[in-house]
Amino acid sequence: MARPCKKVRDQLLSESRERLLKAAVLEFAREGYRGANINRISEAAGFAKGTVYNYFASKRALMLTVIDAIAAAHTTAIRTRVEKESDTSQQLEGFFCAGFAFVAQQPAQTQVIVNVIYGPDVELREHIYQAYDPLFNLIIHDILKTGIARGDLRPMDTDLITALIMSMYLGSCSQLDAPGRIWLKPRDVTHFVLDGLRRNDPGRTG
Amino acid sequence: MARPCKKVRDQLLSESRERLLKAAVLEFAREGYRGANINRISEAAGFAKGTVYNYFASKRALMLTVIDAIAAAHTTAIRTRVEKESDTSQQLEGFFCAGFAFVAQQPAQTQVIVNVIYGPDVELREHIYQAYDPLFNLIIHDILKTGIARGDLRPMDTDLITALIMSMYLGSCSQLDAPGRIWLKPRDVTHFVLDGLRRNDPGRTG
Amino acid sequence: MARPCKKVRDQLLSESRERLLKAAVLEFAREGYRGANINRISEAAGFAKGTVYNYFASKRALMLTVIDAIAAAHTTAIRTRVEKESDTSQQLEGFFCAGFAFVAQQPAQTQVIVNVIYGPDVELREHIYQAYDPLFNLIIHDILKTGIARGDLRPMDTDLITALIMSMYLGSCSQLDAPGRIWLKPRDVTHFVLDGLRRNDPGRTG
Amino acid sequence: MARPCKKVRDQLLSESRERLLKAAVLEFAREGYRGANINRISEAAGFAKGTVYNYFASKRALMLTVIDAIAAAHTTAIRTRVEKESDTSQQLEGFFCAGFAFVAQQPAQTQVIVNVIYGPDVELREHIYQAYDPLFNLIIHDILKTGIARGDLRPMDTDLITALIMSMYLGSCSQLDAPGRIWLKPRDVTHFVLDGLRRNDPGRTG
DNA sequence: CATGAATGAGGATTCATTCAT
DNA sequence: TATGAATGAATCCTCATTCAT
Repeated sequence: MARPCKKVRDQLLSESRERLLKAAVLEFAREGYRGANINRISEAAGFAKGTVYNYFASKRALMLTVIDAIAAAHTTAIRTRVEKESDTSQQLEGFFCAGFAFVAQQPAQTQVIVNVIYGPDVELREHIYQAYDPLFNLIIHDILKTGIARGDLRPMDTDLITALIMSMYLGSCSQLDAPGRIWLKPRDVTHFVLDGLRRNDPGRTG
Repeated sequence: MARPCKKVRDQLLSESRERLLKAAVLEFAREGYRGANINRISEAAGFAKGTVYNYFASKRALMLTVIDAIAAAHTTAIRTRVEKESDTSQQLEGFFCAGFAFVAQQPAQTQVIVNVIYGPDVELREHIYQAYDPLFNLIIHDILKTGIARGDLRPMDTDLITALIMSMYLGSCSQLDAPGRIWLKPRDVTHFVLDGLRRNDPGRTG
Repeated sequence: MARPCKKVRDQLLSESRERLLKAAVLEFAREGYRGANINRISEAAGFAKGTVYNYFASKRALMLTVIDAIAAAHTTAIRTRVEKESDTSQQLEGFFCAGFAFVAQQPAQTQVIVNVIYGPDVELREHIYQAYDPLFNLIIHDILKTGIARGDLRPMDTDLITALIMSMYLGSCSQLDAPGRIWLKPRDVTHFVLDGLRRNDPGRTG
Repeated sequence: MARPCKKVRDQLLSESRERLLKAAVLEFAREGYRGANINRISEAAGFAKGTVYNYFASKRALMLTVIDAIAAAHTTAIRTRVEKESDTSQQLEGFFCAGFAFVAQQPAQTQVIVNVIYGPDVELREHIYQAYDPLFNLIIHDILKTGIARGDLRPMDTDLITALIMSMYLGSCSQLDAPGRIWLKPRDVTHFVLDGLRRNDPGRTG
C-alpha cells in the first residue's frame, strides 16, 4: 500500500516534533523565552510559519515541553553516572563530572534552564523546580544523607547545601571560556565542596 | 529672574533621573529586560509616557545606567564591610554578610543583576562583568590571594574559586523563602566555603 | 468483487454528506459563518480534518448548501401545514404554528438563517432570499392575496405586510426563554396580526 | 503659549475618538464584528495601524463603546419624538416615525445593532439588551401599559408584544430597497399594529 | 523640560485550503 | 475516498520611539 502504516506515520510525526523541539531549544537558548520567535523556530526546523501550532498549543506549551525534555535528559545523565559509584566523594565527583559533561555536550539545553531559573517568569521557574525534583532528591538523599549516615560527611542542613551545590553547578554553566567551553574541572569543584578552602595544615584536628 | 541657578537645576534634574532609575529597577526586576515597559517606568516614576527619553537615549541605555548604578552600590556595600576585617575567614564571612544584607535590602536590584547574568543578552552580560570587575578583584586579591599568602588558604586557582563563590552568592539570591527573604546564613555559607562538607575526623591528615 | 455497486456507493456518499451537513449546521449556528471552523465541522461529523473538501468545494459552498437544505425543509414544513387549512385565519395560525414548531425542533437551522439574514454578508443574504422565495410566495399569494379576494382581509400592500410578518417570525426566533425554548404562542401572534392592539370596543364601526 | 490649553487638547482628543468611533461604526456595519479589521478602522479614521489602541483597550471594548453610543442616540431620538405625543396611536406612530428616521439617517448604526442582536456573539447581544433597556421600557410603560390603562389598547402581555414590535422594527431595518432606503411607511406599520389585518366589517362587534 | 498622541514594525495565533499518501 | 501534515495569509495586539506643542 502506498499509505504508510501507522507505525511509520507515527515515526514521521515524532520526527517533525523532534525537529521542532530541537529548533526550539536553540531559539530559546539564544533569545530567552520572551525573545524567542515562534515563526523562526518553525522555519529553523524546516517548516513554514504556522507549523509549530500543529504540534504545540502555544509558545508556552512548547516551552514547558522543552523544559520537561531537558530535565528528563539532564536527570538521567547525572543519575546514571552517580549510581555507578558507591563512595561518597566519588558520587560527588560523578555528579559534577556528568553534570559538566551534559553542559559541555548540550550547551543550549543548559542555557534554556539557566535562563528560566534566574529569569522573571515565575510560572516557568516553578515548572522547572518540579521537573528537577528528582535531581534534587538524588543529591539530598543518595549523596548527602547517605554520606552523613556513613560518616563521610559532617551533619548539615541538606536542603541548604543542595541549594548551594545546585547554584554552583548552574552558575558554572555561564562560566564559559571564549570558545564556549566550560573551564571548571569536576575534580577541582569536588575538592572545593568536600574540603573547602582552608589550608589543611597537618596540625589541624577538626 | 525666576530661573533657578545651574546648581539647583542640576539637582532637580538628577532628582527626576533618580526617580526614573528607581522605577526602572523595579520594572526590570519584575519583568526582565525584554518584558519591561518603558512607558510603565515613566508612569511609575510619576511622569507621562515619553519622559524617560528626556533622560535616557533608549531602553538599552537606561538598562546600562541601571546596571552601573547597582554594581557601584553593590560593590561599595561589600567592600566597605570586607575592609573592616583583617582575618581571612572574617573577611569571607563579611563578604557573605554584606552580600546577603544587600540582597535582603535591595531585592529588586539583585534580581536585575541575576536576570542579566543568566539571561540571553550577551551585550548586557558583558556590561555587568565590566561593572562588577572591582568586586571580582576584591575577592581575588583582597581575600583569596591575601589569604593564600598569609597561609590561611590552600593554594588554588583564584579565578576559578571566585567564579564558584560568585555563583553560589548569586544563586542564593533566587533561594528565597515564601515571604521573599533569603534563608541562607552567612556563617553557614562561610563554613561551607572554608571547610567543605567532609567530616573533620581527628585522624584526618590532609 | 467487493466493490459496492454504484447505488450503494451513492448512498454511502450521501450519508457522509448528510453527516457533514448536520455538523455544519450546528457549527454555523453556534459560531456564525465567519466564526465557523471547517476542521471542527469535519471532526464533529466523525471525519478527519480535510474531509469536508471531498464533498464541498469551499467553506462558502458548504454554507450555500446548508442554506438551501434548511430553506427547503423550512418551506416544506410550513407549506404542508398551511395547505391543510382553507380559512384565512386558520392558514395564518397554521403558518405561525408550523413555523414555531420548526424553530422549536430545529433551533440550529433557524439560527443559521437568522444570522445570515441580519448579518453583513450580502452574498449569503441574497442566496437566502432566493431560497426562501417559495415561502414568501406562499404568504403573499396563498394567504394574503387569497384572503383579500375572499374579503377576509382588508386591502393592503402584500409585499410590505409579508416583510413585517417575516420580520416578526424571524425576530421571535431570538426570543427564547432561559431553557432556549420559544415562548411566543402561535395563537397570540395570529391574534396580533389579525386584530392588532386596538381595543375592540363594541361601538367601533371601522 | 504654544501648548494648547487643556480644554483644546481635550477637544482634540475627543475629536480623534469620535473619528475612530465613526470609522468603527462603518467597518462593523459592513463586515460584522468578526469580520471587522481593527487596522482598517484606524486607517479609515486617518490614523496609522495601532492607533485605535490609544483610545480603546481592545476590539471588543471598541465594539461595546460603539454599541453604547448607538443605543443612547437611538433611544434619545425615539424618546424625544414619543414624548411629544399624548395620544396612544400617535405615540405608536411617533415611535415608528422616529425609528425609521433613525434607520434612514444612520443606516450603519442600525446595521451594527441588528447584526449583533441576531448574531452568534452572546456577550455582545446581552450588552445590547442592557443598553436598550430604556427603549424597551419606553414601549412597555409609556406606550403599551399607559394605552391599556387609558382603554386605548386591549389587555395584553406587554413583554410579548414589545418583543414582536421590536422584531418588526429591527426586521424592517434589513428591508431596504435597492438604493438602500427603508421603504416601510410608519403610518402603514402603525395601522398594522393597531388594527391588524382583518377586514373591519361594520358588523364586527369584537 | 514635560507631555502624550501618533507611529509602525514585530510577533503570537488562527484557520481555510492543499496535497501526498 | 479519507487522512492529516503542512502551508501561509491574515489579524489582533504590544510597545519602543518620535515629535509637535
